[in-house]
Amino acid sequence: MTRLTVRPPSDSADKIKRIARQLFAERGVDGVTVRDIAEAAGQKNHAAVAYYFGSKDALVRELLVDGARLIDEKRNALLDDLEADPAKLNLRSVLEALVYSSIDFGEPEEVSGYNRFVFLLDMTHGEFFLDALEGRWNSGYLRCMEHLRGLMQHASELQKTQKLVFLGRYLGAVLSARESKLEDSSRPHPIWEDASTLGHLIDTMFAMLEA
Amino acid sequence: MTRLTVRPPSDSADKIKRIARQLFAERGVDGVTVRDIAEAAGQKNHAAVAYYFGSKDALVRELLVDGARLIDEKRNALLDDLEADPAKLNLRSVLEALVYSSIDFGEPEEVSGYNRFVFLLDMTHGEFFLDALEGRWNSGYLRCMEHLRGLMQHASELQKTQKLVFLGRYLGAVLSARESKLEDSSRPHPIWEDASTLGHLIDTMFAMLEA
DNA sequence: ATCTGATTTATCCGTTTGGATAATTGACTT
DNA sequence: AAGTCAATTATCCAAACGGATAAATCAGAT
Repeated sequence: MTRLTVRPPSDSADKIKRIARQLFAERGVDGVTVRDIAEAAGQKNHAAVAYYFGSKDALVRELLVDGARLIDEKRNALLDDLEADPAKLNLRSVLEALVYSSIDFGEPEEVSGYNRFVFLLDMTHGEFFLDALEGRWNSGYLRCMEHLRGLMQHASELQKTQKLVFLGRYLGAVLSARESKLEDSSRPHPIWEDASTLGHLIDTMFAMLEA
Repeated sequence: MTRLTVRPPSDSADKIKRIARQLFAERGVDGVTVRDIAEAAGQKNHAAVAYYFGSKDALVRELLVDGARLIDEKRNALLDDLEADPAKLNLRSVLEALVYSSIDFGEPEEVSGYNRFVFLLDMTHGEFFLDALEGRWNSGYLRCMEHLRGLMQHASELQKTQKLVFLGRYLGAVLSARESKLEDSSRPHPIWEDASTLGHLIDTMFAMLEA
């Protein structure tokens, strides 16, 4: 009964996922057909998408939840660590948890394009987006927001909300931009490859909240 | 030969434009069909789009250029004014020119949804976007960038470029978010309706460049 | 060698898409 | 009342769409 060689979760299914995420990130969900995906994945027709995922919608949903779960687990783990030692808990450390959980995944190609894919999906299909997450895979994000709210000084609740909304949009937009540049391997992108860029991003977010 | 009543540039054509811009802003160009547009505009079929604009692409292009021209003219005028009196020329005033030229148009509904429409179009159809502008309708934006680059202190050219790229993304994302909230009249949006919000946006951009 | 189950392939389907065209309507002039 | 021209409407079309299914292929176990 034991399965020694873990079922290779279908080489093709994984390839379809990776390529679909990439295409969705570049053109948006509505700009990519299942035929585009199958062709880019080396399939001779588009039946594989339905075979592995049931429908285009289901594929999108699976891609969304896959990445959201990874990020959310990482985010919650980082927050658990911060909360364990209250001395570590400050604006900057929470911002770092927020940002670093969205990037630098174990496998480099595992979720490439995810930030941009999610950002576009949220802008164009907000209802679908919320429904797919079901409030289950953004707990880490909400935890970060609560911490930030508590750590912000000299601001009314209204101002805090405003700043946090700005922060979320800023994060999504910059991570999207970074992603699209980094994955364009045709040219060097000294700005985005520079290690200090993420530090600058955190600095800016810090300034946004403290301002 | 004189035309006393200026040809009403077709009531219907204007209505189609306004509604198309709004729908494109909400769902992206690929998420809206010409039938959607015609129906929302009160037409009984979708022929009007081809009749007035030739094609869906041409409509998108016209919407893009219409707004870009308005913004660019405003932006250049503001910069002309600043350059006329060098004492006025500083980081904050250039940022204000950059931001305020993108909003508060004469007619309230004249270009509603434009920032979000443009932001999405740029993300999903970057090539089409650049081709449609042809480098003609973003001269004011480029002028702002040059001024900002000259006014930034304590930064290498690389860092300046990085900051300006971040700035552009931030501006697009925040203006998009503001727009989508303001135009959702179903609920009050104290954050975005607050007059100080744009001031906060400028403060944040200022902090991004000075940091 | 054969069987078995997973995968890939080749088609088919009904619907929707952007676009084209001919007929109709309506306002206005003469 | 008839003519004119812009605007609208009613259709038609080929292509592309997401989806479904039966046949062909493949790898591993027996």
